[in-house]
Amino acid sequence: MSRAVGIRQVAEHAGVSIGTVSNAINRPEMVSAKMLALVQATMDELGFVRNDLARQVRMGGGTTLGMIVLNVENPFFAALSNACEAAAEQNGFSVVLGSSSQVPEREDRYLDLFEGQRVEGLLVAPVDGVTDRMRKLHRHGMPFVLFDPDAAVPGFCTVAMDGEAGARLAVSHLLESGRNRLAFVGGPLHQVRDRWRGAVEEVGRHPGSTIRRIDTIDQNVQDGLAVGEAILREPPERRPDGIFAATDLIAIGIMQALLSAPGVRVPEDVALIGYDDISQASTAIVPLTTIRQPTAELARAALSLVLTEREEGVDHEHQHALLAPALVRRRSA
Amino acid sequence: MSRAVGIRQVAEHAGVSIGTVSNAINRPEMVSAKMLALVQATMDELGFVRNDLARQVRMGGGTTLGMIVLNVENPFFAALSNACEAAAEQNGFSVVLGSSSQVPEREDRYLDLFEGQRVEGLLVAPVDGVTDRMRKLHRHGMPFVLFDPDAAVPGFCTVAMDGEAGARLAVSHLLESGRNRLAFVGGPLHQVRDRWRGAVEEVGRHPGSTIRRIDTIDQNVQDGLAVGEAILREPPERRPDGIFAATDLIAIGIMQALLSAPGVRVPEDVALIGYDDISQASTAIVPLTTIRQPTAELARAALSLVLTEREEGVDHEHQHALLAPALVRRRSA
DNA sequence: ATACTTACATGAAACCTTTCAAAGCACAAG
DNA sequence: CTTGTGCTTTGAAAGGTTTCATGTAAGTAT
Repeated sequence: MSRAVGIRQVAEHAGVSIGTVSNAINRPEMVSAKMLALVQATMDELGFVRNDLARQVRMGGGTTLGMIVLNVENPFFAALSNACEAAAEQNGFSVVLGSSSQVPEREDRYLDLFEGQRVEGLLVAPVDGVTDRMRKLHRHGMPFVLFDPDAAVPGFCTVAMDGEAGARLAVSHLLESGRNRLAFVGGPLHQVRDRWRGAVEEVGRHPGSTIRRIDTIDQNVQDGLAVGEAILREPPERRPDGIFAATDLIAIGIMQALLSAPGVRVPEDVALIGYDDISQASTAIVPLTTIRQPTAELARAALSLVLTEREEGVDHEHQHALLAPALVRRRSA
Repeated sequence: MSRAVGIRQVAEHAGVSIGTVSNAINRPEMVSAKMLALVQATMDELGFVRNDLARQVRMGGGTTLGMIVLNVENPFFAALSNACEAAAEQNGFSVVLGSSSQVPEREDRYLDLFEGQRVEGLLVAPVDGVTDRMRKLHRHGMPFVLFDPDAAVPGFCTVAMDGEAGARLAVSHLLESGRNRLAFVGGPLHQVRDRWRGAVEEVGRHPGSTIRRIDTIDQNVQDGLAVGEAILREPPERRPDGIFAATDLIAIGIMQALLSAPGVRVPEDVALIGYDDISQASTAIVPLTTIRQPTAELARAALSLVLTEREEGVDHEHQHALLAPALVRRRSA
């Protein structure tokens, strides 16, 4: 059972001191050529790999960031986490990923895990806003960046798309194409409030047009399906003629429901516009017009903020990065 | 700067010994009621959280598993990693996720990271088969489970769908619906060899039917698009009348390309069948007939194997779990 | 009052590193 | 032969935890 080959085993086997082995690893220039060779030979003879945990305990401060997303299975977050991983790699950090699945308890579990693990910072898309747990963590010095569409979170750095601007783009596109009975569908409200706000604002600029909100509990295809079916049950003259969905997945669900009814056409009868530009959007039954979120830029901004906060510590001035969205015109609106 | 509050600070502040604090945390029954209360009060006054790294250094053996998938953005792997995380949670473990993006160097990087981190075991979908790096790691005692469709990997536990059976299901479905000029599209070959084998085998059972293979370099919508366009460039009488794609994403790409050409219908002119049953499959332009991979069962099997290997150690007899796939009939075939 | 349990608290060792002051050594200069 | 100098190597401490053999005090039996 040769398990547990540590720096000590290497030292013994090579007949040198522990300190020398450590130096050979971390400051090769401080060690004579033949020692270095000897130690290195011994190391890979024994198959030594440094125990990064112990190292971190000693040195304090590692190289790992924690990230909590709402749902890995949501393509937007898959893309975002991937982008963060790439951005972190460029800065010499790693990202470990957790998926809260929109469950506050799972979110808490990951916060605990990451805190115990002493990660260097946290990137989180909060299920339901900033919790006391997070505030405490942050106050105790944990660098923290929120992916929160609501930039007003006080005391935290946030990174987000400018959801209001995105919503305005979407809604004005609908209005300009002659729609005037709009519906906004999305939820939970907290996560989409800015989109809703922007939509309302834009509608306000166009007298004679109306918008109503239809809430969903999550943001996937199933929720959209349910909403679509509900809309179909309304008398045709009451149905919206333009729908802005807070998420592409929701939009796709709505589309599927609508198209399953005979005689309902998209976009002729109902124009539909989504949000995120996930890859599915372009391959939907009717290619989906949507608002693009530039995940790579989001990721870069988030990493830059979290690392800055790590450097500058408590006296850090919190920033709110708001990235500009873009309208992607396809067929559905 | 109250940073770094450890068990020692708690002990001092409460006026007890370090050992007592540790006992209060880990064996509360060995500590008198009032001590326990005192210590706990002190702990959350100071905001103490145990340093799991140090704990692991001392105790040896943590509670974290590493997982490397080919691409988080691929919905199948998103679902699989999610399922693994859930399964791990039930066994009191956590999973940290890495995405190799099919790049061997990134795969290696994660292997190194996880080894240094002393994870308790590894779940990996290998980019290009078992590498020396993996073999060495495994030989040094790292529990290892491969998500590899090729069950013949010697010396390793593997978990996979029975790709041959899945392919037979798919192909026989195509043949029974009257198609006989089939094409298999997928790649890299290593990752889909079993599907290809099963397809060939089934075709062999039906005299008069043929199948050819079209290789792709990756497994996403783009690859499918390219193949679809290539097929459209062939004269109609040479085109396949049934296509079995190694992946839903590829199938969706092909579908999109085919349907963009006027007069080509799915499934009337070309029947199309995918593999994985990702959520996108049901929301495609023509809902996609596909082979379902039961990710939850895959995950459970993988976890059970990796934990078993962890318990039983070197003398462990390696198992190959092969799960049965199912045909999901929708509209495309 | 003495001896013997019980129940709890303690301090030190251990885990695997890194770091740092001190020691060793060879060799040139005085 | 001593002293100084520069370069390597060493041993021990430290980092935050767990564990274990002792120590202590109170409680019980005689």
